[in-house]
Amino acid sequence: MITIRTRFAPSPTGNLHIGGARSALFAYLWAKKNHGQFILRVEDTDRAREKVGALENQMEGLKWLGINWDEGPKKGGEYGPYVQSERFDIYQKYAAQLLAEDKVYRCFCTPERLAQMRQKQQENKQAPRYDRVCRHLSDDEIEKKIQTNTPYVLRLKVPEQGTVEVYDAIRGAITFNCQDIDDQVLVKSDGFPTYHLANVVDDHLMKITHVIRGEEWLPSTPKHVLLYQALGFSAPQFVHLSIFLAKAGGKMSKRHGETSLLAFRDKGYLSEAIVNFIALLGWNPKTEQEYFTKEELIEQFEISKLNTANPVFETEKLDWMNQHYLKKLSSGEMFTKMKEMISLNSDVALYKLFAEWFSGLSVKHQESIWHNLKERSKTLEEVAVNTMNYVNKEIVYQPQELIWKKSDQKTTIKILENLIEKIKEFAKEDFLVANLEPQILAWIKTTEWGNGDVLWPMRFALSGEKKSPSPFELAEILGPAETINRLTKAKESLNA
RNA sequence: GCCCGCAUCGUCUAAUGGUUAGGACACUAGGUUUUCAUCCUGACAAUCGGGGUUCGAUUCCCCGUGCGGGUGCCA
Repeated sequence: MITIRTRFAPSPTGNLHIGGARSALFAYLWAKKNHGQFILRVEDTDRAREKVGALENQMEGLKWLGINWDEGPKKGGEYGPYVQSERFDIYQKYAAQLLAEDKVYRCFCTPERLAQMRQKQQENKQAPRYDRVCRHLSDDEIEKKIQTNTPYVLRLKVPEQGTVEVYDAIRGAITFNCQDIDDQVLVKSDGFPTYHLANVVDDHLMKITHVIRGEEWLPSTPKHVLLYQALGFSAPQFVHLSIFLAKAGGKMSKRHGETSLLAFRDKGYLSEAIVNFIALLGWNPKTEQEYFTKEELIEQFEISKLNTANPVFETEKLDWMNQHYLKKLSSGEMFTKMKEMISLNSDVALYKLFAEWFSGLSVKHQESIWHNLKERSKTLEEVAVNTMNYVNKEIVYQPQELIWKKSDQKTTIKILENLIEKIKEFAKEDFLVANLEPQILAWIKTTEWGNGDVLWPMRFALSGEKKSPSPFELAEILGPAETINRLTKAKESLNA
């Protein structure tokens, strides 16, 4: 039995994209389901586009999601190195072999000539394609150019006739006409391999059984198939995944919302929610189950259940799912995540504020506040906002707004006076929703007023808002001193 | 332009050659409530168009349309 091996092969040109994360996840799930290996390989064959920190960002993103690789850069493995720029001698060897076997040819055309050629082709409404002039150079001409040190690239000799069949595991057989396939550049003039060469050589050498990648690679797969044949390698299984679309149309991009995986973390999404959500975008186990742990995904994942249509990436359902996972956190776990945010996030001010405030509370208070807070927060960011907004609020009272619709000014003043006295009866350690709510409600029953008469002004005095959390939750968040302070200020604004 | 892929509620998705085309999110109505949120109950909402094949097609085939991708000495 052969071991299933899959890989994720990012190029370090930017941050890990949420769509890339999903490709990695599916490759990982398939490997783990089959007790195989998942490999991380860095495709850094384009020096010009390389960005500092990109690889670190990609690895950090994968780790955050729990997509752990069995072999890869730094970690190593039997088939290393796992960074393509460290494997140039390998590609050179195969390039030399292809040249010796007459499966590739030297092309001396300058980038300028190629650009002109393409422009002309487009003007004539032809498909832009290399015109193969160098494919028909005589040995003498080639020798002469080499002697004069004319730079050249190596191009694959694509058959002039016939077809190439690509077999995709979810789409079936796809036939391409050789006449539509360009003589692909395999080695650049500076000696660097292109993606196509490096990718095929590495997938073979690293014994990759399933190439799971985005649909954008489908059009270049026939070139890869031809290359596998030219090199005498057997091709792996190809699985071309759907790609995320933006609501506004087109591929997801920064223009239409967030695309960087870690930006979702910084906004306060939990990795469990992200994994669950993206797994269900383009894959479905054909049941009505909505929540999946990583282990359940590994167990249930099937390539055959992958969808081919491109899903639109929208965050509404992600928000709902994130709240689900947020609710499962204990207050201690939530606080730990918050503190992690400070060390990880570039925009720490809010999280810092929250952490400082939260750490000053008793465990009893922390637990009670969290118990209520998670009902109204979809992300960790909202958790912080939903508390800090009230804690640090300077309220200017508008007397009219303090009075409930069914009440009046005089009554409200009296109510606030009595309420302040009632509140003063609570000890600081008892200032919890579980005590405040039943006792204040019971007290209201002993008075001539209704719930609305008392609770509306109380809530407004504490929040300064017509729509806010319950007065008991606010009191608990603010603590006795500030609660009494705000109630007093509110009362005074009515007296004035 | 050329090549390739794809097409079920607004979104993510089930299902079937014969079903009241199912679920989730969102939206919406009602209940609970001092407001918001939560929670409970209900409603709304889809097979892209045209031809075939068939007793019957949303499902299979063809064409069109739309959307997406590719068309680089990028990956």
